[in-house]
Amino acid sequence: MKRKPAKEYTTEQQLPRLGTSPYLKLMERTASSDTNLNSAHLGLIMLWLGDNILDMVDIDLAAFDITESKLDLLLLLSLHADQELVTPSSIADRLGIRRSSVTSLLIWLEKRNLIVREPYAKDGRMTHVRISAEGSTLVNQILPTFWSTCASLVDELDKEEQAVFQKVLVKLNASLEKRLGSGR
Amino acid sequence: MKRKPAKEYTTEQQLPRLGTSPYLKLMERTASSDTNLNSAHLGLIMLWLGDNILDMVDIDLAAFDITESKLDLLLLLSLHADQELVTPSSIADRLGIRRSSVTSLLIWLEKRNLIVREPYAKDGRMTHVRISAEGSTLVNQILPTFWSTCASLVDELDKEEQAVFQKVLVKLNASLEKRLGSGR
DNA sequence: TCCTATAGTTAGATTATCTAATTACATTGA
DNA sequence: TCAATGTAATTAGATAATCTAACTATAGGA
Repeated sequence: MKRKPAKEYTTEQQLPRLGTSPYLKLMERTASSDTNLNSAHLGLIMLWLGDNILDMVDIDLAAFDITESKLDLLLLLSLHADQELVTPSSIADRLGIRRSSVTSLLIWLEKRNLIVREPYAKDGRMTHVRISAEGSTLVNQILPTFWSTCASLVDELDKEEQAVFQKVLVKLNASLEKRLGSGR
Repeated sequence: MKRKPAKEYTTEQQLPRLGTSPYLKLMERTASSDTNLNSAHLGLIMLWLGDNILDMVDIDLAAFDITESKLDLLLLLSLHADQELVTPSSIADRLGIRRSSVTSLLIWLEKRNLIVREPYAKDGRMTHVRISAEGSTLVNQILPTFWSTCASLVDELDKEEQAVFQKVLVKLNASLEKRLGSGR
């Protein structure tokens, strides 16, 4: 009997792929009567899709040794490069995270010379944060791939589908940002 | 002068909201020439939307002291409750994570009696994992809220928009699952 | 000048991952 | 039959992204 090729990752036996339908059956059984099942189904797929998109982007960015949160912050700094004052606090506010979390990100980025922290003369408690030349260079290296990954997500939609889709997405995203109080 | 109400969270000064357009301008400047800008725009909004949806669901589940990953695993176990053998390896395979990561999740869930690990008689190396009665109860408590949150994500779309949207989402999700080699 | 608010950081925790090493059991083949 | 190899699960130890609470330094009002 021939030797099976060494399994590098996981086991032989697998769980069968169930697909979407058992989730829908479960939903029918367990949803409250005032929940619209079609909407819930749609929302569930969006949630799954969101997960998968995140994964795709993560994989892509891994090649540049950076994560989405960090790129996000670098982009934020890029787009506010003309501002006189960009503080950890205002970044935290915009990103919807705590100041201490921002500190952690900044430490990481500063260690790699991607950002610069400068004391703010007009108020000794504050620090101005800006993207460095190196940071800008890195962003410019990443972005072409990043945009192309974004585009690839919806490649297979035709023009018409894209048009409708876009309208819907913008609407949904706006309402979610409002509900969450976040947003760019 | 009247005292300002204590700021509980962050600072006074804020970064202006830039909206989408500076991102699009940046995209025009930095995208490779063979990237379709409309598609990239669409993909970018999907990425943002995905983030926001994740956040919504997380907030919702926090009330039950559980995270999406763990609910995911409990649902997986629920839907495979009839299977003779569900191992950490097969779970890892299905969730697309390492076995050791599954072990961590299982330890957490077992500590709270939400799952049970049983030695598998036919092969002493394996362990059968199943959801416990308590686990099922918890899932049944969570799901009504969960479905209603899912539904609320797309509430404001009208019937027609939902129909088109659904078609597109299913298509996109299928193709992403294929590209990632994941899927339910 | 003293009190209190604010900005930033540090300390210490949790969650979700990972890789590498370890333990125990199973299988194969000389 | 038993030694070598493979597989399943866990453990050990790391990293990333977040949190809360405590701390330091500065600012500014009464």
